[in-house]
Amino acid sequence: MTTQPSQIQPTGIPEEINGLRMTRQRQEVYRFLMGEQSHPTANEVFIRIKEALPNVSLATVYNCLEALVQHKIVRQVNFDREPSRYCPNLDEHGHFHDETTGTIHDVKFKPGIKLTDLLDLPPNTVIKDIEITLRGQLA
Amino acid sequence: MTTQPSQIQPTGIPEEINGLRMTRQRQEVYRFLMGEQSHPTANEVFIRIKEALPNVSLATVYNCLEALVQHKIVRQVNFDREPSRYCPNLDEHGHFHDETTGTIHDVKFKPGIKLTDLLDLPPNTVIKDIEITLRGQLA
DNA sequence: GAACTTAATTAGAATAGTTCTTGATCTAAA
DNA sequence: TTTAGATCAAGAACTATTCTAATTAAGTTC
Ligand SMILES: [Mn+2]
Ligand SMILES: [Mn+2]
Ligand SMILES: [Zn+2]
Ligand SMILES: [Zn+2]
Repeated sequence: MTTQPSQIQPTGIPEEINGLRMTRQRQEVYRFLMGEQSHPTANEVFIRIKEALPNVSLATVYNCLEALVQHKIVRQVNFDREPSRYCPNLDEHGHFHDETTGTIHDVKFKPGIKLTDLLDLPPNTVIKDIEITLRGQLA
Repeated sequence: MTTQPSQIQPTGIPEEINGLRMTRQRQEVYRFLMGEQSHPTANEVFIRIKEALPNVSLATVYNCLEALVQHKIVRQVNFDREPSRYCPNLDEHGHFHDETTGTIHDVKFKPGIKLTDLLDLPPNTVIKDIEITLRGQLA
């Protein structure tokens, strides 16, 4: 009895997610993001996955991140004009930027809250995406 | 009987707002923004106030906008990685980005809504600023 | 008001995150 | 195995913004 070819790669990530073929570079980017709550930048991803893929380029990291974002595998998060950050949390959530430490924290909504119900939107508005960003201090 | 020196400038803007001396350049930037709902970019402000101040520089427009924002006279609004936009509406409000037309619209909250009450924030969190951005279509 | 001091403006160079270009390499299909 | 398309790597290019240095304007002191 022979074993079937596995769908799981050396990184522990399947061959394909949401219709996106998971190349080795995409696997490494995704695997790193999945283990991070810190919302790393492209450059931070680059530095980190070079450990596993010494020849990877920053352009490829950007390409991978763009592909992952477009296929809704991770999310891109922007704070003002700072470098984009990337978030593995696909649940609806906001982002709290702690000014004291510079850290970013996910913020859940209280149960049963529908953001759009609280907004004075014109009728027939189709909302495809909501983004909530908070700035402050964790006293 | 002689008239007293007026505190109002040729632009109709006072000499000082929120502790910021309103130079001619700042006046023109501010006056233009006050008459706009479109959330213009720095470059759009630049193009427009050149009509009144042909020698104004883009660097000055950026300087003016930064000063106005820091003194809470106007607000800076960012959408993803697009150029910053500027908003004269100081009331608490969000921004709806209509994907079809590319236009931006202010969105009020329904009366009596406190955003922070709806979020699952850790205790002792001091929120200094909230930003809400919506993307979608005006069907 | 002249001399002095500080703030603001200008033009252009510099910066930095991101995107683009091009040629090489990999993958999947035929 | 050939072919076609996708992906990758390296570096150039792009662009919104910031910085630098010189000039001008405004406010202050005599
Ligand atoms: Mn980071
Ligand atoms: Mn605009
Ligand atoms: Zn997040
Ligand atoms: Zn607004």
